[in-house]
Amino acid sequence: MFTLSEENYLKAIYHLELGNDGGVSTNAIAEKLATKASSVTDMVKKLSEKEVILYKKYKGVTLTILGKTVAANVVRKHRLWEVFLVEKLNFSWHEVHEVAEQLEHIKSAKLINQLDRFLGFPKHDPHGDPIPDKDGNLKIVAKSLLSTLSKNESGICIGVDDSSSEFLQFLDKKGITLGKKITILDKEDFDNSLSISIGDKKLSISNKIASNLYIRAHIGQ
Amino acid sequence: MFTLSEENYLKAIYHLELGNDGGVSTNAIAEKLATKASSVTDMVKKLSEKEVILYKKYKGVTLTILGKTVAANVVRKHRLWEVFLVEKLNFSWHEVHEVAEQLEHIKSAKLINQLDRFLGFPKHDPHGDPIPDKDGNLKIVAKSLLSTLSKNESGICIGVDDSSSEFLQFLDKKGITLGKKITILDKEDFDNSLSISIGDKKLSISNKIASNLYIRAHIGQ
DNA sequence: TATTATTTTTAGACTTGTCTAAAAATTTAT
DNA sequence: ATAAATTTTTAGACAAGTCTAAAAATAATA
Repeated sequence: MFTLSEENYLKAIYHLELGNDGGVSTNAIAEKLATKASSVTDMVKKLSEKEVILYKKYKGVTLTILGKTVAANVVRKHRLWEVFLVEKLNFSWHEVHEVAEQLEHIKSAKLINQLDRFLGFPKHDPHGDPIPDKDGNLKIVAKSLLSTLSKNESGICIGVDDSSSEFLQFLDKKGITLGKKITILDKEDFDNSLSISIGDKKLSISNKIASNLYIRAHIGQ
Repeated sequence: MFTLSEENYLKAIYHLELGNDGGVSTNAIAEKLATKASSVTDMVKKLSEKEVILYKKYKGVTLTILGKTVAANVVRKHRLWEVFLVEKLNFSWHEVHEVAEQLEHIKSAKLINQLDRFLGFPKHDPHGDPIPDKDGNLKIVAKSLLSTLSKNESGICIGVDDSSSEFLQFLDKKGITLGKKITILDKEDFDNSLSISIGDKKLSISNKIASNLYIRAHIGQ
């Protein structure tokens, strides 16, 4: 069994590993968890003894199969709870993270299996991120940043890169939500801002926004 | 804000105060929390400084208004989560306690308010215990132990005294659930066992069982 | 009331997870 | 390749919460 703190370390390493391939550095973990490098070194030794990570002094860490499973399970719980909060308790997608950070540590296999069933076995959380299955596998969907599409291309909005509360509230205000079809009407060479159509509306959005929205390619009109 | 451990102490004191009126002893708290008296003394000092309990050395403790509110809120969360587990996730009433012990410490006012609404503002948990309102008040319903009823009296089963997993599973097996009408058909002087009718069934139950079932008096047939 | 038994508190120690400050290793740059 | 900068680790300390063993206070009993 793992403590709350251990679970948070495993989750952090899990997310960092998905970004960089190769080992995860002490400093990267420290930054992600808003703690000090020395604390990370301490914890990393414990996790290494528990055989959930591989650790060589000064060489960074990688998750073992076991570690990956444990971490994916925490992520699974986090994302299922997020779905619950949005779908059943009327939370907005920018409000769920903090609460899910707590709920993800509740220990009960039955709880999470029944919650999964209750929610209709969702495949994605409210931000479009995939929910790992019971074995920790997750289906990676091919996705592109909106900013990489060309004029007249279109796709379905399937997720966000930056999921900060501010960005999500901005999207709410503009009416940009998951599942909506977006078409690039025009692209401004000067600042890479975009004219897009979403639903029956037309919007102008900056490159910064477009670089934080994931799109699943959409063939045909 | 209170730590998980502080919340557990407050909850224990709250429950003990409802039983005995007057101060709660160090040993009683220690037994309830399966810890040592010396640990209780330490914690009781902290809680006293935080002004949630009144404490005089060797004289036991009582909750302040603030302490009572905090404790009642933990109980409120515990019982709402129990309702959720039984009503929405198909838990049996004997499976909920352990999970609710964890869920009761999740911190989010919105979460618990929305959960309350989602569940239809329930007034009782699956064991028949009342759910405190937002201000920590709880409605005490007049209730009697089944064992105190006389022949031909009847009432509605509204709760259990002993809520151990074994007892609850026993009740499940016998078909005794909350809300059912129970009538005393006969009372055996020798061992105080009872013949009862519940639903369309007739059962014989021991005095020990009857002393753990709460009944709301029921006038008329 | 004096003595025994029980309850409660104190004193000191341990674990977990964290920190600061300094030392060691590694990487980068000249 | 040597010096400088950065990263990582070690050493020692601290807070929270717990424990054991012993001392102090209270309660029970003869």
